[in-house]
Amino acid sequence: MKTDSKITSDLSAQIAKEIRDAIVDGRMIVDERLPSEAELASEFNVSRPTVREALKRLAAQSLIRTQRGAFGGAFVKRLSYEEAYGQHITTSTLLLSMNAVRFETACEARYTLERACAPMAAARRSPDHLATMRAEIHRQTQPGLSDESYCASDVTFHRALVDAADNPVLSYQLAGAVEAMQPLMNMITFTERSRETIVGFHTEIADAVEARDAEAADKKLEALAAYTLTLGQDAMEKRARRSE
Amino acid sequence: MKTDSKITSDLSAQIAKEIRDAIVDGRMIVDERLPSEAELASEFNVSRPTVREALKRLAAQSLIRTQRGAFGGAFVKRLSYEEAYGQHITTSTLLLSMNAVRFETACEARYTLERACAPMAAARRSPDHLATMRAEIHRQTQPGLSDESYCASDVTFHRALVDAADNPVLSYQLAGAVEAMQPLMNMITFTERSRETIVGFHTEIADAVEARDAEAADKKLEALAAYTLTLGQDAMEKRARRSE
DNA sequence: GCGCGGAAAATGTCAGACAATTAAATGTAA
DNA sequence: TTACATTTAATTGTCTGACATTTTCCGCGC
Repeated sequence: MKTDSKITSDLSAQIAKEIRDAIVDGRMIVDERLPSEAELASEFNVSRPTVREALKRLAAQSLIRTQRGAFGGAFVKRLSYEEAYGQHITTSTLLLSMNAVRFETACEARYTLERACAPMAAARRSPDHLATMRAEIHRQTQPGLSDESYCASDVTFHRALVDAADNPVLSYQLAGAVEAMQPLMNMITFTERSRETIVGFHTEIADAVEARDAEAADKKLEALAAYTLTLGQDAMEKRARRSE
Repeated sequence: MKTDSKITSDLSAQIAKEIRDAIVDGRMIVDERLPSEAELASEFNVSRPTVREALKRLAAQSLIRTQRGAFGGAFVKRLSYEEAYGQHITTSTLLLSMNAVRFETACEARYTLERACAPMAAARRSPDHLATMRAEIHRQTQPGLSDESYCASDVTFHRALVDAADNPVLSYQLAGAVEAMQPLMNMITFTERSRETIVGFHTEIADAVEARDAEAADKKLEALAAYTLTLGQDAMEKRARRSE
């Protein structure tokens, strides 16, 4: 019963770390099978439940997948863009909601990144992306659209804009920035009037992208960013006054 | 023994999901205590090991922390920037290494995002950030510096540049892009000559940031991006020819 | 050759126990 | 009364052993 390292506690975390390191720096490759739980248990000199806890940690990070039955076991998993999106978005959302990030800070980060994509989006946009953007704009003009649906449509529009840049790594990195803003956006009660204004910006952005006019797209995004900022500040002000 | 939903398998994943949802959409707040493992077990009608596996999944995502002893238990954890960085970097690195992302794609994503920060970095840089950049440049000129140390210094330099924009959300989003490139960078065998050239770019970037010259900073970053791209393409070409 | 059934291997789940840790409650002495 | 030591209870960490379930493989009978 030797204490492997200084910190005596949490064996499952230590074991998870060892395996994670092996995966991250390439000592284990995709689809390679890990030893069975029983083998790992004897290898690390712990019980099977402890090993299982470690494996569940790795599964939570999408590093492994498990398969039951003979010749089943735990396998190093190929991390897909979709799962990476999901994790990134969860983390980003929580980071913003738990750390009292100012609306201005999040807004600036989001639009700074999005504007960086605009030129590439204008250059490379496909008819598909354009169609998605137009469809979402149309949805946003529907009367009686709930605030949640409106916000979701807004996210879809901006995701399409980012995806139009045709760089999956960029899309992945920006997914967090765009989606994590949604809860903050939801705090802003969109009036009919502000929706109308925003749809106007969206239309101008789509037009610019369709015309492959990088400069105009950037300019319109900048304007939308400025408008969003004022909306958010108004909402914050009202909220502050209400809570006094 | 009711099967809560359609998918009969993996109780611990279902339980983890329920708790995670409660945290993400605010039904549980930071530092709130979860029921004890025994209580959760009877609440979900499962055994304690199963509950523990679920809690370990959440711990792996830094959603909870646990504390032993009387009045201990599992608590909703405030997600710190540092932990979020760590998770983001791990995920980004794996995403790139496991999905055969082309060097050009990753490179473009990274420098696109970094260039978006440049104007803000130039406007807001503190003496601290500038000092870090200069120090890393100096380190990079040391003869006999190992490739690993050189790459690490490169990352530190670029992180300082991003941090100089003084927007923690932006820094968080870009951490993944910058750090995830390191393994790809390591694939490029830096010659003395290319190091020299890159240090030249770094110096010009630092100069521009010091002079608060946003345009120059962007231009120099663009040049560095182009140079990195050619280096990478050369390396890829050699690698391809060698494996024929 | 083909289907069928059992054996084997592995994960999923459970029950019960004990160890370790920690904060609160309690008791004790100055 | 106050300060300090001790007990106690609650809770997580870990282990053992067992059984259920799922899946593949292999051999058997036809």
